[in-house]
Amino acid sequence: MRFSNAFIPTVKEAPKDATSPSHIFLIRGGYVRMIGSGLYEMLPLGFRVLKKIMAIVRDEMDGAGAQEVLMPGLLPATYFKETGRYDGFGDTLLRLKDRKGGEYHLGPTHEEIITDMVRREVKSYRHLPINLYQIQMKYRDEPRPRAGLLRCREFLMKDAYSFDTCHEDALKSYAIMREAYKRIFTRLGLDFRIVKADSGAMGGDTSAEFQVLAQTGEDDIVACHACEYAANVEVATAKRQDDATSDESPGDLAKVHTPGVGSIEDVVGFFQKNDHSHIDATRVLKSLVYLSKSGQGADAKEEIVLAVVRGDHEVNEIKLTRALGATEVLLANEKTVRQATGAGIGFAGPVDAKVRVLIDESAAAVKNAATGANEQDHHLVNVNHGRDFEGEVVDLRSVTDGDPCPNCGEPLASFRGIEGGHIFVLGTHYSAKMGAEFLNAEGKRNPVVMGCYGIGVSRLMASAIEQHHDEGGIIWPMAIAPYQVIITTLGKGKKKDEAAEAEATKIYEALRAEGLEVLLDDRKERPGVKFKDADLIGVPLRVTVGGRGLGEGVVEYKKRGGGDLEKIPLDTIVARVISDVRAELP
RNA sequence: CGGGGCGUAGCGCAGUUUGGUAGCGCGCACGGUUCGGGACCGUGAGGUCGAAGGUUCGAAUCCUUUCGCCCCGACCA
Repeated sequence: MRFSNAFIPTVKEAPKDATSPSHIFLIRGGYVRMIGSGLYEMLPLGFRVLKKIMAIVRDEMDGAGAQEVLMPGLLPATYFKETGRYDGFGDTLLRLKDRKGGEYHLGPTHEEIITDMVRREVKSYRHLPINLYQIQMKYRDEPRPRAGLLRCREFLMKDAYSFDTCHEDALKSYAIMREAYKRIFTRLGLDFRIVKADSGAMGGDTSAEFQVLAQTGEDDIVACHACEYAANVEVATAKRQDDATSDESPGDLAKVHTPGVGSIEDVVGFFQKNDHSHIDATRVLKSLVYLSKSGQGADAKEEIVLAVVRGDHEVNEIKLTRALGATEVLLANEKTVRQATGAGIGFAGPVDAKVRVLIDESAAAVKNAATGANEQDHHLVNVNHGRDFEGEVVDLRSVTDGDPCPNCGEPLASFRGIEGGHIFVLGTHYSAKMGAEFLNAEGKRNPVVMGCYGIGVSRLMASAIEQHHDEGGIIWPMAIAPYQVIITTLGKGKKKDEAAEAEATKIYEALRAEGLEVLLDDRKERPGVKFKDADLIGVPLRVTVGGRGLGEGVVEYKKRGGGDLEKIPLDTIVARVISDVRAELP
């Protein structure tokens, strides 16, 4: 492509509402434009990148035995009504009516539609397994679109669905997808982790997220450097810490007057100064009063509960919610705390608590702990779980940087991640509800066992930039760069240098003849403008053809991601570029 | 949905407090001088000041309503 004929509207200043690197550079580099909250146009450069990501995804999906289909994006409401998701999706579902008043919605995902397709056509175990996928726009009325392509209301997604005769085979399909995803993310040039995640309300018991590591990610994850363990903090666990006090024998329970001492910090400070210098945060039981809500509408219920973790730990509200089987939990206000404990905030404790008590495993292991006395300005010391109070022992704490890996005990490191893919074993959740059944070898009807596998294609485009950029712009991995090479011609200012132009065109044609994707910057612009644009757009390789080099019979060659400026003789530059491009394309 | 902020030329902004009929930088067009990391000078085009209603002799500015966008949080099969 000749830049002079291209539609690549680069800009010096991004709109003020662009904040994350990918958003800023996608706009500045002329890749995308926003036309509404969470709605983006793909300009030529942006669409080239998107097509490259799609090509890799298709290649690996096809290679893994999946077949591509295309379902409508506009869906009759009946299918989602079958599974309850027409209402269950809530405001996220974009609903609309046709001219006859018929109910429709835009597809946020396609489990129901694909399940319907399969139930109509697949009748026998002989037809299974199958794996069908599509790449299409998905629509979700996000409460808050953000960060450009990272969270949109319309976004490009690859969604695949596997159908097997039994759970065991479904796990095989899942494993095949897991491997395919690893290859996809690797080929895309992304630094990623496969992490354990919350399966959500979809009833899957096996799932994993493919998290692209990036500062701007919305998800907190932890990963072990020594073993394979990695998990979203929503579900991450740490090895139980119970060694410190395990060989102590229980002391006598005693009440201590602790005026105005509420926070863990204050409690530890107070005891350190008042004859209990052995008490640090790990020995304090932090007790938080929560309001647990469950059920909906007329069935809605509220319960006050006490969540107990070690003083140096934090309560993970997702774990607490799950342990309670609640829909949500809210930290109680002062009034509720008084009602539940008889004291102000800061003096709650599990001993003689009048509400349901849940205690974290590590907290339960602490011997001779200090904790609130459920009495204003008092704490208890030498508190022991089992002797002084009861409570359901569960995993309640949030795992943080440095906590021991649950597998090997090595310290976990924390990262921010962008969820680029998510794979689930769904089981028979949809097939049972929708009657997607097959006859097995004995002639008996069984629901098909499903799995689903998503990749946020447009999100990955932004994720790649989050991971690969510098102050000047994007640094594309070769595999998804809109062009592999940019040839920058330097004329005499805005006047063209005929000789440079001719040499550049020769190189351009030679590279194109080899199938390379080349952008020839033949614009009548000053050198600075061309260099800045080349960096911004992020083309991996740059060949500079100018009078200065041509005098010595060389062109200049630079890799966007780093490396020195090299002078390459005119007669070898083509071979060099071809070899470098191919070296980076697995 | 709670909290905060913003809508003035394609982009970034000033002007709003104290009403007097809209300006700067970039970009764009033309001319000239420059010419290897976003040049300089000159000339010019481009805006119903988000929208509607009201107050006023007069509204970007004051009042009311409304729409849109961003950020933090909640939420996110």
